[in-house]
Amino acid sequence: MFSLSEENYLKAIFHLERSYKSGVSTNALAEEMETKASSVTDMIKKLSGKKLVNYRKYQGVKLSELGRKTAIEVIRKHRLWEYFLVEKLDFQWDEVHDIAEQLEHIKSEKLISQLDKFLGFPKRDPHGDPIPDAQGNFAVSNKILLAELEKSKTGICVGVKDSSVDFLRFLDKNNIALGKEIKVLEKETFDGSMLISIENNELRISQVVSNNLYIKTY
Amino acid sequence: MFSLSEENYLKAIFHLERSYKSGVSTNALAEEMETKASSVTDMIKKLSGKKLVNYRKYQGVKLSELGRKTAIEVIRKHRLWEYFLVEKLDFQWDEVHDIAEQLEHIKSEKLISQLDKFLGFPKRDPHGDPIPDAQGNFAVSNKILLAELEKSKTGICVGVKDSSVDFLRFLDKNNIALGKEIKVLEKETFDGSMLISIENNELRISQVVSNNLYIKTY
DNA sequence: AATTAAATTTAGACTTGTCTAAAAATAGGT
DNA sequence: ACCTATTTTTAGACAAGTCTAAATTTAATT
Repeated sequence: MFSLSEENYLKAIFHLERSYKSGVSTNALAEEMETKASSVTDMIKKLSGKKLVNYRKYQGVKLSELGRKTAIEVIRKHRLWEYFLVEKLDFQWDEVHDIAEQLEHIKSEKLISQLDKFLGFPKRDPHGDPIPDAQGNFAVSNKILLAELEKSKTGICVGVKDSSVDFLRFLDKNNIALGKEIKVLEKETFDGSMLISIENNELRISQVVSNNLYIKTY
Repeated sequence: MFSLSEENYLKAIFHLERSYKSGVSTNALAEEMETKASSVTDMIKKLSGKKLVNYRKYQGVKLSELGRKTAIEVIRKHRLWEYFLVEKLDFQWDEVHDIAEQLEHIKSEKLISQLDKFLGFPKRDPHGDPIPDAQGNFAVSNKILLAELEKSKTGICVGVKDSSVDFLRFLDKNNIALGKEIKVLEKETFDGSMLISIENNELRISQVVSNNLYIKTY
């Protein structure tokens, strides 16, 4: 099987491919992995040697079919464990990421299939992201930033981009929490702020806030 | 915190200290860890530098207080995960060791305390071994080999030493299973075989069998 | 098309944990 | 007490994954 580092790189490439359609750049990957570009180049060569990515020097990387399959397996494990932590062990949705980051590398097919069954084959993790099934199929995420939601439209709060204590505290104070419904009443073009309604309250939030809050639409 | 390798060495030393009261020898540790004596010496030096073991050249190692505490934490995690796998994910007691071997290295105090609570603070793992509590206290194991059980005494089957498929199949065929009560009716000195009763059946087993079956006494 | 800036790759080094082969220390038998 | 066999340690090397610094390629600007 693949090493912990290899799996983490595959996962990062998978996530970055959404924004880098023509190939994930070395620098983007270095930033995502919190490492140096030179280390990324070394690892890309190894992944390429194992047929996990397609790579041409200076042209960025794309996952191969095998690489994509492997990345999805890791993501499946990550999200199932997050669901387990929140639903069974009473963790808060913002505490689970680092632990799932470790658990996702445990090697045992049976463990994951049994865990999936035990949890009742959940379709989404606590952040609203879809959980791939054993075949690697999963719903396309309809998660967007609140800032992208149009006027008069409604969505459900499913996650944060900035998970700093300050930001979470601000959300708490304003009664913005996971699972709550948010409707956009007004959008100001000059500063990007918006007026929203949440649980019968009206509230004006800045673009910084709406750019760091994920919502799910239908 | 400590590395995966370091934790595994501490665990191995902890287990070997039962038989090597005056210090665990380099060779014994090498065999347990399935590595070479020279690698063991290197690692012992590192553990010694971190104050996890007391070490004098050529004299073997003993765990320090910190080392013992750390080893017990790892063992606690291992046994809690084994319990989880059997009780919640429907694993068989003989399938869980390798997975628990990976899970025991996940770093999160809260994860383990929540898991412990979720499982109902179990006292023994599926093999009958005691699970240390959060303070590191645990019952002394009264697990012995069936071969060591005296005539007319009774015990409960809690594990196997040889876990080969052949042996497990033999046990199945003779209705010997985890949790069942076994009484020694006769012991033959000339070949070490014994006559036992299990669920109202009488059965003669060779010394090879009784030397590979663990039972718990009271 | 030439020059410069930015991105990427290479070269060489370091750490962790392992190995082999050789040297040193201990223990047992006489 | 000495010699030998065994155990343990040292020395030097290697693979994985990372780093810094330098070299190379690509992209952008004039």
